[in-house]
Amino acid sequence: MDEMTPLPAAFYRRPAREVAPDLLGRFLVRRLDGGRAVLRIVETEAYLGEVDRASHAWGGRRTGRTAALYRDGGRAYVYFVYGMHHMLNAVTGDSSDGTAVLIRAGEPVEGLEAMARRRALTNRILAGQIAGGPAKLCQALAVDLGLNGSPLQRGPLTITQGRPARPGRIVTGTRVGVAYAAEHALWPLRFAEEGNREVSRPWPWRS
DNA sequence: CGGAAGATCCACT
DNA sequence: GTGGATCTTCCGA
Repeated sequence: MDEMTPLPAAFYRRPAREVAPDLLGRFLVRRLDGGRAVLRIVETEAYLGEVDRASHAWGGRRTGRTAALYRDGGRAYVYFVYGMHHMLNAVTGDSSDGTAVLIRAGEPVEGLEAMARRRALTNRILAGQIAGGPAKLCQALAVDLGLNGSPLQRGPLTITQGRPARPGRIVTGTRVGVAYAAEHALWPLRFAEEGNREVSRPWPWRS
């Protein structure tokens, strides 16, 4: 059971609010063009399905976009926003839940040069520039809609055991960019490794 | 069928 | 701190 062993499907078949902190420290492994790029996950957010106004599954919506979200846990849910950005989630629970965990940030472990190239970084690389945000992370790993619905236990995008964050070093806060969700925006569903420089915004956060 | 908004990022003031 | 980029998706009429 080493760092590069994929997490089993059972890992994801739990409530999103349990899976989200448990994903901190895991490795996101992207195989592409015969190479490998690896990020250690340092920030996540849980989306709780039909009861969660911030979720794409709010109110039980089932649309073309959310098809992958309504599958059994352990697959990627990738979507496109703002006309230019992709977001990567791990689907959780079972196919009736519509729950997922957004992967918001990661720290480079392997394949830095290729990730920097995909991010169009030419100068000195500063903290957070490779994958300090959900859209940056997708760009660094070349994640797009072609990976929507793909299983995370095998294939070109996997999540492995990695080096889990110590539970005592996990901080909690409110989710980013979901003000439209009114009181649900206040739910403490954002998780990060305390003090990690790659996290997408500084804290203290509200919680 | 049209309009509005978006789980963001970057450049600029 | 503010606004523009850019286009898919969704909802209401």
